[in-house]
Amino acid sequence: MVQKPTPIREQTRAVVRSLLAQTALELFAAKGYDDTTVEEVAAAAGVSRRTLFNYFRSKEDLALGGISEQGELIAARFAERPADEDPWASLRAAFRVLEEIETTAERRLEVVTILFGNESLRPGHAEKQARWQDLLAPLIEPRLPDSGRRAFEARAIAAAAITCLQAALEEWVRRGGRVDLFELYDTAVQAIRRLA
Amino acid sequence: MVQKPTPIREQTRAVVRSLLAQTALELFAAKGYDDTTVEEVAAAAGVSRRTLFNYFRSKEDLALGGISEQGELIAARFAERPADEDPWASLRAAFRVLEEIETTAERRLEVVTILFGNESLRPGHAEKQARWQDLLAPLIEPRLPDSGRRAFEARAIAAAAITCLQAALEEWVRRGGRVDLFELYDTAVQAIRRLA
DNA sequence: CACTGATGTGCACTGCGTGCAAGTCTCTGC
DNA sequence: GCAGAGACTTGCACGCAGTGCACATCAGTG
Repeated sequence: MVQKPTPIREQTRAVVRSLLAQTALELFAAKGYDDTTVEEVAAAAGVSRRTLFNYFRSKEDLALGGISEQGELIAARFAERPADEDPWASLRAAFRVLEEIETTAERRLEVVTILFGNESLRPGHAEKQARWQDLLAPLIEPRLPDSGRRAFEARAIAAAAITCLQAALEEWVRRGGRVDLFELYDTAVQAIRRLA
Repeated sequence: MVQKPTPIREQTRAVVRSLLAQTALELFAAKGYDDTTVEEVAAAAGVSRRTLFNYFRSKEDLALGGISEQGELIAARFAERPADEDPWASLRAAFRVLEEIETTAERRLEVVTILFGNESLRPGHAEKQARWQDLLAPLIEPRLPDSGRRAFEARAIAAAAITCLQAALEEWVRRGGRVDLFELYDTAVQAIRRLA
């Protein structure tokens, strides 16, 4: 019988992973992303550098990994939406899961600021964007009218929506979190969809 | 008097830079981006590794640098468009400069395939996307109705248009260049702007 | 022809990421 | 309860990207 593949192992593994991500964020916040070495993060968390790389593929992954599973959350929420809802409405609703993640407002601002304020992390965002796109596009596709290019259109819509969210997040950080994120998102979506 | 800052110097510099980019592309095409070291490119071009880094900031820059000035071309073309034209129409027209760049069709496909087919270069595309956004947004802004958020809206539009172009390019590569790029672009734009 | 400044180049160094070969710990079957 | 299979940790040694520095070299100037 193979019930739980092993509780303890996986449990500690999750804990360590979480600890590492936590420690990393603190150091990044204190010293900046570029001026923090992986070595330091590992030391601060009490593991070896090599071990850290057993948990995270890269330094970027270390920074963004904590929020990497958000893509799945969004996709899951999207899938729950009624099948005849407008894709854009579903996307907006799906993105809202980001607000439901348990954390304080200041902490969220802090994290997002680190993640978006740093030049070196843009690659990571691109990576994330691509993954989200891959997750969402297949869900959007069946909602579009048959056109022979639905798959491509679905990708475009997913990409555009994510881009709007990205733009909204950047602006949100720029304004120190003093505006409602989804108000910005709506502004962005309206701006691109409004015919001149 | 400081007329021409020096013809010869800058001339050779441009030649060497071009040669390096060329050599790099050939090697990337032959061995793949990840399996080609900067060392090899430098050697093949007959310069030292260190010198290569005097011409290009990074390996990525080496791959994408050849097309990095495209952003300025696009922005310049956009600026030439009539001020009362719909931003989306201007953007489309501006993007068309990409077709005017002198090169054979196969060569273009080859280059774009290398550049878009490789995972490791996504960061570079993100970089490019960001730069184009910074160039285009300020030009779009004055064309929008006053709303108190024009700057943000302009960024969103620029980002979305670039995203559509990106999506179109990816699809274009996926189909082996056998479709018209701007037909794909139009499909993408229509897909995101069409109200349900 | 000597001078200045820009460029080419070697060298050493930091940091990321990986393969390998121990050693250590956890669960399993006996 | 114990021995062995298998996973996790860790150190070590690489390779590669990118940078700072010092020295050599070469184009252009008076």
